[in-house]
Amino acid sequence: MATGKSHDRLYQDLARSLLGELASGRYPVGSRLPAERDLALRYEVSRPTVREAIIALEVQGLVEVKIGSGAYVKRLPGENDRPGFNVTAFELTEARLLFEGEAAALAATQMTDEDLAEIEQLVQQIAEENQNPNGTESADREFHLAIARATRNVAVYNTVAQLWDLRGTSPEAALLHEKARHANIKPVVEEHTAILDALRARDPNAARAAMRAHLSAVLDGLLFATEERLLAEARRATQAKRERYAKATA
Amino acid sequence: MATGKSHDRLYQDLARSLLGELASGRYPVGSRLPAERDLALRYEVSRPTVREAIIALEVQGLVEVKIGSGAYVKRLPGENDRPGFNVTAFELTEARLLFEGEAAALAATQMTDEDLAEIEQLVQQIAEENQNPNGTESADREFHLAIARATRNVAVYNTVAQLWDLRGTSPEAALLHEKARHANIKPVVEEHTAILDALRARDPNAARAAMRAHLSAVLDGLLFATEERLLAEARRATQAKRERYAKATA
DNA sequence: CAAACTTTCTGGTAATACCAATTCAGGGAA
DNA sequence: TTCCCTGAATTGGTATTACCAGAAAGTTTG
Repeated sequence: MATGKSHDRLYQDLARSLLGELASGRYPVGSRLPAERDLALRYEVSRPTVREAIIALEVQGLVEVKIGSGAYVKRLPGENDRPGFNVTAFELTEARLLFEGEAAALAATQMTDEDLAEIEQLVQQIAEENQNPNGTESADREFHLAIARATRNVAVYNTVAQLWDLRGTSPEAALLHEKARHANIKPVVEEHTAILDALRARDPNAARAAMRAHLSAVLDGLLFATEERLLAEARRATQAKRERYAKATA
Repeated sequence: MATGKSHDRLYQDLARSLLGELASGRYPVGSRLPAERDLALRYEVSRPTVREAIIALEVQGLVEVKIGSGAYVKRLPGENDRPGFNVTAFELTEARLLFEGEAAALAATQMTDEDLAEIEQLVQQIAEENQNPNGTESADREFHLAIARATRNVAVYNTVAQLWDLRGTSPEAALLHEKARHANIKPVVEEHTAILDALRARDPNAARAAMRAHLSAVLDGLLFATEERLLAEARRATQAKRERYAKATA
């Protein structure tokens, strides 16, 4: 059967169909899919093809196969596949403040002298970049990534890198960052230096504080740059949120 | 062949082997993998099994299969592109410890009574899930996501969700988690309750501490489950890393 | 020499058989 | 009755074999 047409990858068609079934809610999380032999009959394909389709779902973490029992729905598709679409610049920076603060703290305890030397050089480059207003901020990016790398944790590094790159996904956000960056160039160097000093001292708490202070300043810059562009509404909300957090933490 | 041991999922072993070959640089991007029939002979498995393994790689975007021609390397498993394939379970949990600790702290200051009610219910569900060893851990997942959602920060939520789902991308990591989970079911309920209490009190520092303690226990479970599977090498390294961090932070 | 044909790989699918783990109904024991 | 155990039925795991279709290389032919 199915010898007529020349689908390449019949299993993909089946996987897509099954994906649709999952999305339709017909098979809730935890429920069991029909047996391979049944699916083969129902979809008029061979059992190897069914197995291939199920494996495709399994690799994507959608189902879990238990020997002698069946294939069970583990997670529904369409949930959190793509990270962040309408992530605002504020939320992004807030997340960075939290996460990169911890990354800096961990890095302070794990970093080698080579890591430190690299970061020192990057601070130097950042200072040079800030000299001419038209310069890029690639050194800035490398600075944050180098710290994340010094944690010796790929998951941390990937997360930091992804959050940074998300800044550019929204034109508005990118513009906002650019504007904010021009507003306060001078402090930036000192902030980076403060982070570097804390890392040099291998002091995790100081590193966390310095990184948070830095990103907090970035947040301030965003808020400042916002008042002419967006609603003061979001601005007040963000401000209130920060204060609430600060008060409860103190 | 291979009738000796009772591997569930032979294809995963093969996929892992092939992944290793890719990482070793033996097959550069653009090169062609040996024919299915050759691989079957070389690895002493049947062709269907080879096909399944290649499909697993294909779904992950590592290879591209051309009919009548062969399977070509599309991307190497190592570095950039899609976040984290070779992220180890340890690194993943370490990152979660850092990030979700902060997420819990922020959530404690921002959450509404509705958020709290939802989380309370999820803790109940987790307790029920833990009753039967075969149950899923979907309530556990929802628990962590609900806290992340309560931060009112999409970037934080996406990050937490992504880190959770990454657990399933590596068959090894998933297996390790499963094993660790069976090892210590009892403490989990108390840990979740502790987090809930801290959130109830709107105490960010307590929430952070409770979440960290929870994930620290998860890390312990992973280390425990590892000693029979992998080298004690990685285990010692992780342990040393944690101690260094703990000492410097204290 | 170039175009067309032919052989030979290579992947795509089907069909079948048997093993192993799981499930569950049924029966025997406490 | 209740509990436990056994064994058949179910289900996934692999192996084999066979044949089709697309692609590539080799050969023949104009």
